[in-house]
Amino acid sequence: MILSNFFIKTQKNISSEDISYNAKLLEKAGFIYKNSSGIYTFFPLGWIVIQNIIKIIREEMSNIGALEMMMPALVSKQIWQTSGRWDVEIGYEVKSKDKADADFVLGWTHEEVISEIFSHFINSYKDLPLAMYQIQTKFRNEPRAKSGLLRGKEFIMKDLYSFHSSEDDLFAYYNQVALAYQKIFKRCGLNSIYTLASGGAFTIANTHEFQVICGAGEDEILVCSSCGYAENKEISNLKPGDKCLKCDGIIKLEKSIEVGNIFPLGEKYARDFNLKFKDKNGNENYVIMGSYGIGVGRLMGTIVELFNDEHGIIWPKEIAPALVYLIDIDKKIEAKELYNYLQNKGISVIYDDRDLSIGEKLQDADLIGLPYRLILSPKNKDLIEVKLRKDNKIKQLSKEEVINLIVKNNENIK
RNA sequence: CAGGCUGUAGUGUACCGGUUGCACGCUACCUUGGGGUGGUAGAAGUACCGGGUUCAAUUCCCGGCAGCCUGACCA
Repeated sequence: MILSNFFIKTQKNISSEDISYNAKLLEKAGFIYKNSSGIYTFFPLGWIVIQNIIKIIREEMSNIGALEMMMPALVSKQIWQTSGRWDVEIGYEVKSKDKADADFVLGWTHEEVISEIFSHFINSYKDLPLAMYQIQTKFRNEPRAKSGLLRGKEFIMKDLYSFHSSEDDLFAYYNQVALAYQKIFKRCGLNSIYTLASGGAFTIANTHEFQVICGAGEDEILVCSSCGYAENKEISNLKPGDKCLKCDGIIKLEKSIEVGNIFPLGEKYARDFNLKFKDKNGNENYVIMGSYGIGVGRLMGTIVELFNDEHGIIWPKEIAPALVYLIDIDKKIEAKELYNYLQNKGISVIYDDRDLSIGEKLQDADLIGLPYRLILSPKNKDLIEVKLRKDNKIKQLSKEEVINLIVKNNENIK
């Protein structure tokens, strides 16, 4: 994108109140705007990041045969009463002006909705297994929204639900989802730790969380420093210094951010919504379900929380709003040509043609944090300065070398 | 939900019981061009809301609301 035709407003001074890196940096760099506590707007730059994350999620969901759909955010009272979750305090009630009582709760999860839907469409073992997901805004009355995008009252979530004819089939899929989730987080630059967690009231076994070690996190996990086996502190009998249950490693206590979780639900919602199928022998059985979530906004916040330095954000390649930040010091040099060339090669470029001093552009380039920064200078007409944001290394390269470096290294990222 | 801190131009802050100063941003013009270039001129605030104390409250007190931090909670 060409910045003079794009909306971008970086801030020079920001509130000292919110102390998390992701809140500070994303607001300063103009990716997000805080409307209220725990409620954010994504500006075009930030929305591109969200879309990049969603693209990865869609690809990996597709790889495990999950289909995308979209359910309503307004969920009727009746459906919550059926599952016994109408009174759960996490929900925001919605009532029309002409009524005294609420008719709806804003969806904070969709087990009920999807179970009701598929109770009409799943009849036979031939309809199973089935996996459907959506990417949607969820609303939760968090008593304490905090840490920027890490815990919001309104947030974008990918929620996947799967339907099976047996527990064996559920757990086979459950493990596939776990692998897909780890791929997603890896592509986002994160090392996620598959963590045993509480079963909760509605599950048939322990659940699992995907935790990313980070001091800003709210969770604590006991993790093996050798093999990576981990348990959430809430349910663990392990203590720091203990020997790992799976290998000879030593257990450590770490703060972490929960970026995803998976739940083997069993028959709970199938029973509530009379979701049954006939097996090969004509017998009726309840459908066995699983549910699987990823906090898309929280994932973005976690990436920023982990990848930053004193100058700004350092985006992983696949997530960055563009690969290249292009600055021309002397407007006489035709940077537009290089911009067009790279764009045509499928390399996304932010060309900073704003009427600002060079210093300001350099600061903004670091703040916004794209993987490559290119500078065209009148001092050195044949060479292009390339700065790698990852390690702040600077090289002087010819145009051909730049193209080699960027185009050849990033053919799979478009 | 409990405890703590905070609330002053768009943003960040300062001072003050006698109605607010600065910086950034913004507008116009000039200047400058390798790390927020320098200058000139300008616009912008009923000091969150309500009540109390006082001759006088933005300042002190109480209540609300909002924000942040800690904890509890957290499919």
